[in-house]
Amino acid sequence: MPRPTPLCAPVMTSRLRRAAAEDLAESFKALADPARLLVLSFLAGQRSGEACVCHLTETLGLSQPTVSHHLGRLLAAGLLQREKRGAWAYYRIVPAKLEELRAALQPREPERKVARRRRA
Amino acid sequence: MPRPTPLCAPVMTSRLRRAAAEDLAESFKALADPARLLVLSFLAGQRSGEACVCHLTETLGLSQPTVSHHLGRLLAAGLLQREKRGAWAYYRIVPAKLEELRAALQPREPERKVARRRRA
DNA sequence: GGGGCATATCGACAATCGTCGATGTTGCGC
DNA sequence: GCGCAACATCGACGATTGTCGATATGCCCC
Repeated sequence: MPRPTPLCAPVMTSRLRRAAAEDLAESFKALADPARLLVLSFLAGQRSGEACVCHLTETLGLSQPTVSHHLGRLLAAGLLQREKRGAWAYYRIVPAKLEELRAALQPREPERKVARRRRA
Repeated sequence: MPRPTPLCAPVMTSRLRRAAAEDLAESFKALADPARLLVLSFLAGQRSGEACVCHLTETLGLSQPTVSHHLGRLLAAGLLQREKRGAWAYYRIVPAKLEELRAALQPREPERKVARRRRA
């Protein structure tokens, strides 16, 4: 249907562009799961800043494939980085990415180009 | 399954509790959609700080029921508030909720109860 | 009070997601 | 090389989600 131009007063157009919104949504999707939030919290709480998968399966009480899946999603979102050392895989938070998301929630930044996306 | 206590060194336990993680995840789920991010961006860009549904259907290029659905989700998440004036429904952002999510992404707060205190 | 507009709700559908067991891959120690 | 441990990938399943058209509700105005 034409969606026939409503009668209330006109308003300004959106700031965030559609493509940027999709990128951002992709990032927030990575955060939108309790298990993944626990992963981040757990990693943030490590003195070393890192942990390997086996610790996380313990903490989360989920199967190893499931944990691996969640880590993969966080990795794909750029929220984690992985370093393989021997048989183990150590994950750590990418602070810049978290900061980027925090910034997106900031109220009322003056007027800026859409934050350029770090490649995916 | 036994998940037989892995062999790498033990680590501290998670900070974020499971229930809290589920609540947080619920909030982030509300953000994890491009249409809803556009809604927030649009509202944040309004001088009046508010807009009615008809403006949003225009901006988003989605059907009215779909927009209503998204607004309902943001409302349920506490990210928006609704004020009905006559036939129209005006939505506006709840800044405190956004701030709460921003705070959740903060790196390494020392160790505290959720700091509330927020100047206007 | 009847007609029309703004919005919400309902029912349905395809797509995505979280989860698991089974299986593949890689590195270490013997 | 063998066996095992850590991790990733695959395939499948039920649950949730985004979207729509159709319909219901509420409000204003003539």
